[in-house]
Amino acid sequence: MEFQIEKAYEAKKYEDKIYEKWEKSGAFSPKIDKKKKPFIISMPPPNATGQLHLGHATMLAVEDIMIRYHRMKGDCSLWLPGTDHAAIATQSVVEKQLQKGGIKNPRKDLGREKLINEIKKFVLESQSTIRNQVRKMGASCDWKREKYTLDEDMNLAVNTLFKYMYEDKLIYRGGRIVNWDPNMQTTVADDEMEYIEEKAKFYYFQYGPVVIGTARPETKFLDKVIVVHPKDKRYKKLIGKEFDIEWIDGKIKAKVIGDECVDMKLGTGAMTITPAHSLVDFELARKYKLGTEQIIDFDGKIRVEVSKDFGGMPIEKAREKIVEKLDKKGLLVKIDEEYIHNISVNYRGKGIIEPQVMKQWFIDVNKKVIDWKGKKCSIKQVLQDTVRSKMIEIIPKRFEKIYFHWIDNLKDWCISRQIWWGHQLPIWYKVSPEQEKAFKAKKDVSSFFLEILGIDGETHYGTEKPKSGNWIRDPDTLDTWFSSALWTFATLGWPEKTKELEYFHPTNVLETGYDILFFWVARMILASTYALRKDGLNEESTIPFKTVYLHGLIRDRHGKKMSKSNPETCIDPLDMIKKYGADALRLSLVIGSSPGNDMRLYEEKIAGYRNFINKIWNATRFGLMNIEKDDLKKEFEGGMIKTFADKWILTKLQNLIKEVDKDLEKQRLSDAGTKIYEFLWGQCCDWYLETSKGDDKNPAVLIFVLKSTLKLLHPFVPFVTEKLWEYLEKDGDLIAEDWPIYDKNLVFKEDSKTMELIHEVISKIRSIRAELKVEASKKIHATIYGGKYAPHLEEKRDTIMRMARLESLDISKKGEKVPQSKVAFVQKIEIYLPLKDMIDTQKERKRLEGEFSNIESFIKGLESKLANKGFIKNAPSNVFDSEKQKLKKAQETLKSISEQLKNI
RNA sequence: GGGCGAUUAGCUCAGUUGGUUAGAGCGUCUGGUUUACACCCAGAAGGUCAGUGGUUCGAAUCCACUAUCGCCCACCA
Repeated sequence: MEFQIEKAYEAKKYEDKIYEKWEKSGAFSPKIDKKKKPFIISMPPPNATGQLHLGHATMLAVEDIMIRYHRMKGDCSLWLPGTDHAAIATQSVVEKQLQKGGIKNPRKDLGREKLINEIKKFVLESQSTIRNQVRKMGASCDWKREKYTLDEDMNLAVNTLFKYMYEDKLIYRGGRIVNWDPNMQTTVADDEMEYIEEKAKFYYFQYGPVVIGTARPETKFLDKVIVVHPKDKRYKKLIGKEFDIEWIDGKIKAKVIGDECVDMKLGTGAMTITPAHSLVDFELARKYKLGTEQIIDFDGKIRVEVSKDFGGMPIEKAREKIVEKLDKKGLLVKIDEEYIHNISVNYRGKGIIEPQVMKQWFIDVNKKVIDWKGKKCSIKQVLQDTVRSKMIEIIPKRFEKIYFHWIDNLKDWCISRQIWWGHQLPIWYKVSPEQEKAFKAKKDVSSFFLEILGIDGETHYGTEKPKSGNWIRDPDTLDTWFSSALWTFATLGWPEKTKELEYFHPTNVLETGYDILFFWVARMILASTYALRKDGLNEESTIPFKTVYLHGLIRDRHGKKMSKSNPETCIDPLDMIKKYGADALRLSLVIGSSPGNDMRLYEEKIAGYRNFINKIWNATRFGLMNIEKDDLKKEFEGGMIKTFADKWILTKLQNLIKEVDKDLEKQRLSDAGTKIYEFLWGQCCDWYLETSKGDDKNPAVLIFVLKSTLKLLHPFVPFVTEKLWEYLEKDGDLIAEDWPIYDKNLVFKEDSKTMELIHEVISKIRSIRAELKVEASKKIHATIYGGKYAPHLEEKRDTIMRMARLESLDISKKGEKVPQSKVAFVQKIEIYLPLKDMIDTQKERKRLEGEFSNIESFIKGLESKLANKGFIKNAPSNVFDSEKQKLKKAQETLKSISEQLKNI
């Protein structure tokens, strides 16, 4: 049959067109059908800051496989895409760009509105880049429902959740120690911090009766409290006493308290506390009701009010000068130059963190306000319960432990950020006219300015300004994760009670990298359970997803994180798609990786899977070349099965369907992929297609096998399979086809055992034949050239071999074209002739029977051992009856195989 | 300091509840290559499953300890 198919599959020639076809067909957009099971994944929204990386590519590949599988299974499958505004990340990128363009201080110079417009422009551009890249991966997501975390309806959802929590007093404004980044002029969440190890000087000072050690003398101006361990013999008697102490700016009074938090072995065992600039000290100060005075201002300088000598001085410089001064006073005891400590930096921007006490907005994680299974529970308790009671399953399981551990240590979540890009807090403060004026006059205002103004009065919730009085809106925005926490249900229309929300929520799988388990996954559980429970849904309906599937990080060949700064090892998914095709990249990201474990990726691996894609192409191409056009129209029926080979491949196929189904249900994508790969290449191509060459090919089975395999492959490699489907099926897209169903009528157990045996024997024959051929070629060589070794003739050997073989089959050697059927005949002979000669059924049977008797005696041995140990008493055992039966059956099968082999 | 994980062929990794002779891809070597495919085919070599001990008829798999590597969390006066 004439088919115009190219010899090799060229991905870039077809992929875009195929994607367009899918999108137009409407296959991505499911219609709610209550007769069908819903299957939904909310796509983790990539940051709208630019390029897709391999982490995204993995996410897209894994989720697309799940979605396509369920779609073909007949579920109402929705994959909801979107992008995230990534507050701090985005703003800092744009600010840097502006700075490069000559605007020194973008916030001050542009002001809120203009800066936000700049960011908007940037985001629009990178959003379209991302959309395009997601399409390149072949992601079959529903673009009609695409969302963005800053959309208006998302803003409504965010404000609604805020309102719920505000009214429940779960959200509160409190003076707390926060991580302040003086560079970015914003607070930073605990988990957005990074620690960098650094060598620093560690100073020891005489401080009244004790010696204290510190790496940060510049914070110690107003330290008035010495803390020691109550059981420390050295200092015990000092506790409770007060001392006059000579210190940086003259004399101060300090008292000594005892607390068990002090580590006696560390430093001198005595410390002073600086409540305003250290978390531990702050907690201590609260415990003992001590004042917290700010020493360092929000710009990272010593406050003018604190010291006339050092006020206004940057930290580094002040430290030097203070040490100098204390040294002059004779208070410096010693300096440890080799002190190694961690400094904390903002993980975006790498600015050094200065702990500060500020008024910020928090979510209380311990307040018991949620109605949960008949009790009032706190956020913490609900978070724990959803996973502990198996409402939510985390894959791999070990992350459940990590999750619990994280919750145990969870503190109130600071949700306000001093940046402008994001959802502005729906909070208003009542102020005096003067305060309002000062506030309006300042262009780059953010909450630390409120701090300076001392605004601390009545607050009002709402997006509109209250009608009477002077009010100013909190300039801060919400933590990005506060809005992305609503992703699963706000994207379905919440707070409106939409059909979508009712039908699709809870979502089925949340698939993401394990690195954002806490950032995002936990917070989604928090937001979803709280908000929907508040709406009166029952507990089961409030969880955001039933399964959390965590993929690993992609690393380079050496196991290092890929980063753009190292282009040698950094692989750009788009380059790979261009070079090898999206299908190949998808496979290389999915096969050989297991959930939760990192994976190394390098180009050769992708190239390997490209070879496989080509194999799929050529297998189908071969199939098409061996059939007539009419064959494609014929429906496959049981009566069309003819040969052993047919039965064997059909049996293999059914087993594969069963296995793949099982694997995909249990989210074992890699296993499923490997099995299909192995089937197509190892069994379908290398064995089945080989034997079906020739005159007695059976198109019905051939087409059936090919079609089924393409279906199984489609979730993994959608492009190439869809393209091939166009040749096999004139109407209808593969994406919308039904998944193959396991059919036990197509399993031929006994026959397939025979085939297994033949298969095995032929493998052996092939290798022996290979050896024989070498021998034969040498003999022919010797015959023709009179036994003389002629290396220069070596290359002619192939020709000689061919001639010799054709001659032996009495085919003319005149150089005329050998007909296809004759070639096939040669192959048949080669495979089946030796089979008859070489299978020694007697011998094979003896070997197996030897094995059987081994098993028999093994079972007997087991029985007597069990009897000896008293497990079987007196009565004859029937413990191994089923094993014995299996053995009997196996022996019978062996006999029938021997019979069948005689008749080949 | 607390927790989690990893260690399997030269390299990258699978190995699902313990069960025949521990698998795959790449690489290496040998040979073939005829009308689907050199992005190919048939083979081969290569493993003390990190180490030690234990449980078991049987351990890569379960338990304990040790070693090395990695990650997370907390702290760092």
